Amino acid sequence: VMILRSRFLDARRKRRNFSKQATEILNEYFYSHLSNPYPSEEAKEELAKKCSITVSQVSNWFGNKRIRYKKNIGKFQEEANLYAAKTAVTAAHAVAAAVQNNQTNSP
Amino acid sequence: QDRSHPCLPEPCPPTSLAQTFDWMKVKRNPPKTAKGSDYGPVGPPGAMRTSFTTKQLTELEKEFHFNKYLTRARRVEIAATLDLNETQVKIWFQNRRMKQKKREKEGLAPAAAARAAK
DNA sequence: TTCCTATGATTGATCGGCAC
DNA sequence: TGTGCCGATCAATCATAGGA
Repeated sequence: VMILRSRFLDARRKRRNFSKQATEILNEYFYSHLSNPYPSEEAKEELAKKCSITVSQVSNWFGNKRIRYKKNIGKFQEEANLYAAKTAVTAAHAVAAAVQNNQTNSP
Repeated sequence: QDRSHPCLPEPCPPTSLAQTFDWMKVKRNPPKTAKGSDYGPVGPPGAMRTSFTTKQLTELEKEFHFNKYLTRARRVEIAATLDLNETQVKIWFQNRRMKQKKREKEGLAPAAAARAAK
């Protein structure tokens, strides 16, 4: 009925989806911090810079992601495993690099 | 307090590597928006998110433009005039102030970002 | 074009912490 | 001990983007 409110005042809602790379970065952070996906203000600023979006948009993304994830965990299972594997590989490379570095610079 | 059903299966997909952390279990209490007087038709339990009318929002915005903060007296007056709870009016102003702050912040960042990008 | 799902933004209200 | 505010978040909803 009178729910026609926003029809008028919200002409600004012209949204654009984030770039695929930005979403990639956000998802990597989300799934690598799945035990506590609440980035600090500093982390949000860093993510915003990397994704070329605003801090508010980062906050919106995490807010939506958390709610939608817990609303239907099963639906995100595939995505979760995908990123879990990805970060695992990244971590492995990091370890390998660290070992390499340690062997090279061991006094 | 009927949100936690005693017999919820809550099955976890077999091949699931992801655990269920505490943040995923967070549930907030439903809004207790019981109007000053009462209602007969429907709306027995707690209540739901109030949908302010255009008129109410217009008046609230008008008042906000005049005063960012409300005195107890003014709050009572506005609540009565717009047929809202004092709490709803209080919360509306609180949210409105946060919104304003956010806009001021976002309104300056772009300029700095554009400058930094060059 | 039509229909349905994915997704970014908005917002009334809650939560924890702080000040008075 | 009680009340208002802040900052962050929740949760429901809006409106559009994207795909079949």
